[in-house]
Amino acid sequence: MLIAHAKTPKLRDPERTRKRLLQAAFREVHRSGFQGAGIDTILAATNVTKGALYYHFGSKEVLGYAIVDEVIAKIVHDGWLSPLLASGQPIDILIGIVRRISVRPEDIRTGCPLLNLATEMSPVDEQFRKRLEKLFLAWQEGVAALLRRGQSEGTVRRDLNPEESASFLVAMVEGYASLAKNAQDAKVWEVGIRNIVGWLRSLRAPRQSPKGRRPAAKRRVVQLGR
Amino acid sequence: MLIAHAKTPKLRDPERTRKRLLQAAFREVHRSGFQGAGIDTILAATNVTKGALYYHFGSKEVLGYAIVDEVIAKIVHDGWLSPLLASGQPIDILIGIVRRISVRPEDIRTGCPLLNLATEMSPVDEQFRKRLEKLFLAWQEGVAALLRRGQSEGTVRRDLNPEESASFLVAMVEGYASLAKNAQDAKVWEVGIRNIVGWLRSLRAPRQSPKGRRPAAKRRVVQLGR
DNA sequence: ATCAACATACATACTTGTCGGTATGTTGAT
DNA sequence: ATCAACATACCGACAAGTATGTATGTTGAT
Repeated sequence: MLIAHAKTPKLRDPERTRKRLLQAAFREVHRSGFQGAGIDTILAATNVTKGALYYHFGSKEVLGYAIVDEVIAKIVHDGWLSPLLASGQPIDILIGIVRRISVRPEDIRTGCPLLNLATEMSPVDEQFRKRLEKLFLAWQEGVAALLRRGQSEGTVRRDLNPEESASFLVAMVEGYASLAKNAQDAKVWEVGIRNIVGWLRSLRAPRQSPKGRRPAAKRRVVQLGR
Repeated sequence: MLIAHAKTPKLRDPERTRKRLLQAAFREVHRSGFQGAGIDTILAATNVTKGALYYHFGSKEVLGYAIVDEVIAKIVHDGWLSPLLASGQPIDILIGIVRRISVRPEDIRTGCPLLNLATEMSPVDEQFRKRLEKLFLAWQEGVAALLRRGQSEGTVRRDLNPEESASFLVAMVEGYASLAKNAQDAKVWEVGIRNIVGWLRSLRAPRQSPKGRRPAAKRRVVQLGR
């Protein structure tokens, strides 16, 4: 009786079926887009019947919202928000995160689920938009907070706006992801990573001269505006 | 008989109806995505009947391909390729182009048609992907060519790779467009433009000292790679 | 010039299939 | 026994596509 009861996949396990449905739905939506996704495809992939699906999710839209709130939110959290809290130099952390992004052809091909859904559904369904916007903002704010920490610790240039730099990073990541996805070429993405990493390095505070706190005036290489 | 015969909209004008269909189809696809676009919506918007549409376009896909090849290609051409050929300093030209991109809420909301279609259709329809890829490459190559001109004229840093910088620019433009679209906020886009312009300025070759051709070693602020 | 013959450019009505959704029955758990 | 958690069968809507008819142009022979 050591393993027994946890192993048997129980004939009735609502939470499990719900998760399985969510996961399969996410994959299908990720592949075909929300509008192109078929309920029947999800059912076939999971061996669940329509009655079961509509017991757990009231409609296709509700299912879609759950995908955003649970599956995609978790991806953002595990891929960014959580790693952002690691200890170490902020810039190194960011570089590590960017480098760790998958380069698997399959992932390149399908692209970023957050961006995909946003591109497709934001102009068409306000409910989707709000939920996706929440994730974008959390992502951006997480990066900004890390940059602020770096500034206060002296490892990140003070002449940059953390929020703007954060959204700049997000824009670059998503932009390159889009190019790579369309090109279906991991090389495009790898070049993108190199360039993003290079940009991240330029955010480092210049070596502090042994004496004299303030190294120089504003260099405004990174911070721009007119 | 000065104006007469050119003015009457002729009962039969196949080229005109074709163009009108294309234009309406583009709008509808731009709004709802290709999969979400309805043939009937296009017909309603243009007062053309189904028979007429299917006379000009063999299927919905063919119509979609024509949108890419004609409408979107023209947008890329008029908005980038053509302006890129203007005379003047390359960096100034690029800044001018970026600044001239529409900030109308409607345009922000719907986003870049090229990116929209690519995000939705590239993983799903190879025909679409190839055509969109062609446009992305033309765009990128146009920018790269301009940067090369700048390098040979001495106004653009020589320590950068024109192709990589060009795709960097494209990625930033599309990335910010995506963020702004999802936020439905022109401010996001304006901040993006400021940052992009700032980056473009950093591509300028450093002021040449009156004597001594080579100003210094490599600064590697822009060109990155490890 | 005229008119038959043909091709082009549509219009209308219908078919077909798909897909989201539902009504209702059944079974397993407590 | 009762209710949650499914299973099955079915429906209605809609949308792409087609079959077929018709009006408008064009062409070529006489």
